[in-house]
This record gives sequence, structure tokens and C-alpha cells, in this order.
Amino acid sequence: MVQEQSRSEKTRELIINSARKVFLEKGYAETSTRNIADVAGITQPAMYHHFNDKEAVYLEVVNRVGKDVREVIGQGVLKPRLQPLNRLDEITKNIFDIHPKGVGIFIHESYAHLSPAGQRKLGMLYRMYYLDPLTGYFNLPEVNLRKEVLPDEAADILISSLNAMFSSFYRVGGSSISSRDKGKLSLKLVLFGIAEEQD
Amino acid sequence: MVQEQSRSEKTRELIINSARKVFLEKGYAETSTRNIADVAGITQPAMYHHFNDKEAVYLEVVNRVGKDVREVIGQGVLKPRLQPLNRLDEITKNIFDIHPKGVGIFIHESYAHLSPAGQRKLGMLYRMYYLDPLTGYFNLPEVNLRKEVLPDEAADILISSLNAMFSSFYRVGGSSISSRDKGKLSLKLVLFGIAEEQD
DNA sequence: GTCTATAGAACGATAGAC
DNA sequence: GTCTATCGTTCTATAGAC
Repeated sequence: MVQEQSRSEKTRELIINSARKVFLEKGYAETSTRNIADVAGITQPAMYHHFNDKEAVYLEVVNRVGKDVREVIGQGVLKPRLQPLNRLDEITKNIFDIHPKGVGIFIHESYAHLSPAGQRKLGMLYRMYYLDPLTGYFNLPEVNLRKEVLPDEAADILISSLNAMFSSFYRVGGSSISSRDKGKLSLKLVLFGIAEEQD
Repeated sequence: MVQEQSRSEKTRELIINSARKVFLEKGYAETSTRNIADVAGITQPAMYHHFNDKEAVYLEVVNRVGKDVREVIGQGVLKPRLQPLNRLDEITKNIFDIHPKGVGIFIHESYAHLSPAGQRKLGMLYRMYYLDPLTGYFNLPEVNLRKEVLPDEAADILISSLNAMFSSFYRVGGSSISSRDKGKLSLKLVLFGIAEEQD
């Protein structure tokens, strides 16, 4: 049952998709409502006919992006042919493909600039679309977490630590290895550490 | 040979110490020149008699903070009585004591808001005061790094990953363990990973 | 050396014509 | 539903009196 889209709905979608590009690239604080309007090809005040304020646009974008993230995590967790490590490698690769400048600039750095209500909502969306699906991976029987770390903590640490390596000043593994292998190496470092375990 | 401090030098020191508090707490972008002047008890334009611009104040602050960081790392590396892990635990505790909101908000998040010359200088200061001293630790013969990771990469990963855990939405180890033990646990997770190594 | 006053730019958001 | 015009705020930085 495909519903015909009104002109207003089309413009609203256009704004969301334009905002998605800019918010993912620059984060909430560095994105102006004029940036979004320019990409959408409308004037800045026209945006306010479709959304109450900048925060409402952002949270709708997080909702859209989050659904994509949940989808790629869900796909990855259920791939039975792959070893667990390769499955997680595919998951994290897909997450960072969605976030060209990392997850932190899109989610974590935006948090402080929202209203209290917006902060609560962002925390909820982050948990629902990023952390809970990843917790599903760490709950798999074939994944062995260290006993001090709970599955939902592991999900948060994984995203935050990978993001830190992703946007680091330096580059892991030297300049000779491909970015694909760097992702896999970063993942191994988060999972198994940067040092050899002592006896 | 103690030199008497002129009034101008005293005001300059006052500005730097006030700016240090605010920059460490909020980072470069969220700190206004009025914030700094208010804490110093002067008017905002008076600052411009002592510094060319906001960036110059920030880079002088990074220079001061950085010297303190190099100092606590140097002290920690040379403590021969402690086991290497306890030594690194003491080092990272002291680094994060200097940065009440983490290293990232002070260094990494400021980078994008500086001029190209300022970015080069910040990168230089970060390497000189944070990474190089920590590389000294990872070069110690009793520290066993994973073979894929070079000592200077380890230094960068350590600071970035600890910072990510420090400012994470969630809290490692549950609410029952003290923040002191959380620091030690976070350090272990960076060094040895969050998962059990496979056979 | 520090002040008042203000320039000049960017921002989020609103008013009101069409 | 979209536009032009503009309000009110905040920001870095400068001009010029004292």
C-alpha cells in the first residue's frame, strides 16, 4: 500500500537527507541551519515550516542513521558462516562506512549542545540503535568477554575506542597497510589489547 | 637570580592561569575570550594588550599544561620500585588529574578550530609533551608490546582510548567500584583487551 | 595598561508579504 | 509553503579616550 507523497512530505525528506550529509560530516555544533538549507536548495527560514528547531532536525537524522546502524549490526550478528571475529570486523566496517568522520563527531560531540530533553532522547536513540544491537553480538555464546566486562559495557567501549583510533592524530600500523587492514588491526587491539599479557 | 615581575608580566600570568582553568574544563571552541577575562577579573579587550589573539592564549596554555604532563610522565617512567603496570597506572592517573574533563576536550577537539599554523604547533606540542614521554615508557625493556604496535603508536592509542572510556556515556565496572579502580581497569582493558584471546 | 564603545560577522529563530 | 527582511544574541577583534 504505497501512499502518494505530498509536496510537503517531499520537502521534509529533502531537508532530512541534506541535514544527514552535513551532520555526519561536521556534527551538531559546527552545522548551521543555513548549511542544511543550502544543500537542500531552499532558504533557511523555510526549514522552520517543517521542523520546530535545529534540534528536531538533528534528532530525526539520528533516528534515520540509527535505523541503518541497527540494520547492519543485525545483519552481521546473524551471519553463521563467518568466525565471530570476522563477523565483528564486518559489523564495525559497516558502522564506520555510515559515519565518514567517525561516530563520535555525530553522536558524542553533539550531546552537550542539546537541550536536556534532547540529551535524554539522544541517549535513548544511541542505546537503542547502537549499543543494544552490539550487546547482542557480545551475548553470543561463542564470544568470550573478559569477566570484568559486561556485554553492554563492551559495546560502548568498542565504539568509543574504535572511534578514538579512527580519528587519532597518528595512524596505527604504519602507512604501508591498507585502511581495510587498519580497521581489522584496530579491532584486534580493542579486543585483545596492545600489550602481551603477563604470566 | 630571581627577577622582579613587572605589572604587565603579572597580568599576563593571571590571564594564562585563568585561561588554563577554562580551556581545560570546556576546550577551545566553547571557551570565549569573555569567559577568560571574567575569571581573570579584567575586561575582554584588555587581554588583547597581552596576546595577539585567542589562539595565542590557548597555545601558551597548552605549553604550560604540556610541561606538567611531561613532568608527571617522566617521574612515573623512572620509578624503579614499582611493577611496570603500576607505574603506567600512576602515570595515567596523574595525566587525567591534570585534565578534569579528559585530554580529548583540551587537545583533540580544539584542533579543528585553529589556524593551519596553530594546528601545526598544537600537533608539535602534543607530540613533544604527551606522546614522546609516553613512548619512553613503551620503550622500556620490561614492557612487552604486541609486535604489530610501535611504541609511539601505543602512546597515542593509550591516551585516546583511555580518554574514550573516561568520557563514555556508560561506566566500566558497574557503579560499585571506585573511580580509582575504574582507572586501573580501563588501563588493563586498553593494554590487554576486553575479550579473552582465542587459541 | 585598562577602560568604554563598537565594528563586523555568524548564528538561531520569527514576522509577515505573497 | 516559501520567500525577503530582520530581530536579538554571541562572538573575536579593534579604535580611541584616559
